[in-house]
Order: sequence, then structure tokens, then C-alpha cells
Amino acid sequence: MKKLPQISEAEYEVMKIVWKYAPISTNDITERLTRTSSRSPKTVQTLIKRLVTKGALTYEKEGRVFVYTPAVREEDYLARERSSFLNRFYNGNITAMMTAYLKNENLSAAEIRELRSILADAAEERRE
Amino acid sequence: MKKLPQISEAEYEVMKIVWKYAPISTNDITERLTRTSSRSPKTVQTLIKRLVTKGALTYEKEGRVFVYTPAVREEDYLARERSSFLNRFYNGNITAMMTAYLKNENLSAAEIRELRSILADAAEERRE
DNA sequence: CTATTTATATTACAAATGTAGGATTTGGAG
DNA sequence: CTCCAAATCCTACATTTGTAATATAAATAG
Repeated sequence: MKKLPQISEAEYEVMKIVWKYAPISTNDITERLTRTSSRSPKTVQTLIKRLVTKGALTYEKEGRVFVYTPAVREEDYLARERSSFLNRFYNGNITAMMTAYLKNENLSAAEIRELRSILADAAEERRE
Repeated sequence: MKKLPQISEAEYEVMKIVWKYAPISTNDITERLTRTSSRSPKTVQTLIKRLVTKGALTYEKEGRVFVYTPAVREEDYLARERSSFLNRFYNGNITAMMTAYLKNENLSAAEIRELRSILADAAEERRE
């Protein structure tokens, strides 16, 4: 399994866009990102560059424009972050995390129902 | 609600010890931390200092020794990290997170049972 | 009182991150 | 072919973090 690069918070904003819209050009990334955040195009440029250096993005030239594609899968990245979060704060114990969460947040009946439902499905899955 | 300070990964190792054993002296923190990690006592010293500066720890002098106490509650800190994690990666949606988690990790029947049980309890709670 | 431990304070430095300005290259208009 | 707008490349710089060494202050052994 190849090692996933470290992706910083600001870089992650870029990745989300590329995951969603790839292949996508520098300008389109910048355009979308500056719509939601207040970063300058120059900053976005730097972030993209760093992501390429880190091996999180690859690109192809189209004329003089670069068009980017993710080099890591979103699910893989999320899985790693999840696991790293759980390990760091809950010894990898999802139940501990959920217990604390339920105690602190006031979930609606509907939300609890939904969680129970996906767990029921998981139990089913396992059985089959 | 007062603002929780930012606590880095290495600093968090120190915090865990202080939360567990406070009031605790520099030396005792260092002793415990170097047992599990490979940091030099000097490094631990710096981490403690920074935590004081950030307002995550307070101390009292006992003779010439400093004895530390947490200035932020562990639950508050964990709650913030959890919420920040969920927002960043799952739009704050715990169900989305759990769905992805269950799909990726292969939980044992026992683990699933436990999760279902705490959710059943949460449903109960809500009803009462 | 002075010397020696030994705690705490100060300084150092590289890597990563957020932010962005200035330099250079080049596709395409004419 | 030449020039320029626009794209990419390079440089910059303050903060935060991880790591640790050196300096200073002060309690206590003698």
C-alpha cells in the first residue's frame, strides 16, 4: 500500500474540489475556491503546487494550461484521517468516541434512528 | 464560553498526563512521558512551557518546583476536536462518518453489538 | 556563606503551513 | 516572426511545531 501524502487543512480545500471536479484546470480550481474562501489566487496556486510536489495531485498540460487529477483516492485519505483521529483521541476505540459524542451532542430522534438503522444493516451484513 | 487553546500533537501527550495525574510536577511529567515516547527531557520542558503560555496549563510553585494543573477540561477539548474533525471531513454529519467507517473497517459482532447498545440507550434517554 | 546541584528561562533551528508578491515563460493574436 | 497577456515558476516571510542545547537562578549541602 503506497503511502498517502500529508495534506494540510488549506490544501485539503483544494483536494475536495479536485476530487469533485477532476480533471480541472488551475483557473477553475481557483475560481471555485475563491468563491467560498477568501484566499488570493496566488495562494491557491501555491497550494496546488505543493499538492503536486507531495504527490497528491498529478497534471497534464493542455496548451499552456495545467489540468489536475487526484493521485490519491478520497476514501483512502478519509480512512486515514479517521483512523488517525480515533487513535489519537480515543485509542482507536469507536465505541468510546460514540459514547462521548452521544453524551455531549443532543441528537434528534431521527438522527438516532438513522444511526441505529445503519448499525442494524452492518449487523445484517456481518451475518450473511 | 472561553476559547480553548490550540494544542499540538506533542503537547497533547503532555496534556494527557496532566489530566490524569494533576497536580503533577515537571519531573513527574517528564518521567512519565519519556517512559512511553522518546523525547528528551528538554523537549518535554519546552512543551510544558508552551502549554502554560497558551493557557492550557497553570502552575503553582512548591519550593522551586512547579506543579501543574490543567486549565482546560479534557472533555471540552475532546469535544472541540471531535466537532472539528466531523466538520472538516464529514460536514458535521456523524451518520456520514459512521457509514464510511462501517464500510471500511471490519467490526466484530461484539463491537457492533456494543454500538447498537449505546444507541439503544441514547434512544431511551431521549424518550424519558 | 559559598559551591554545587538542579529547576527553570532563554535561545536555536529546521520543517511545515498559510499567505502572497515578483519573475519568467509561452501560446496565440496580429 | 514579434509581442503581450496570461500561465506557471520562484521567492518570501511570519507562525507553529518538534526537537533540543545553553544560560541563569536558586535551594541546599558543607
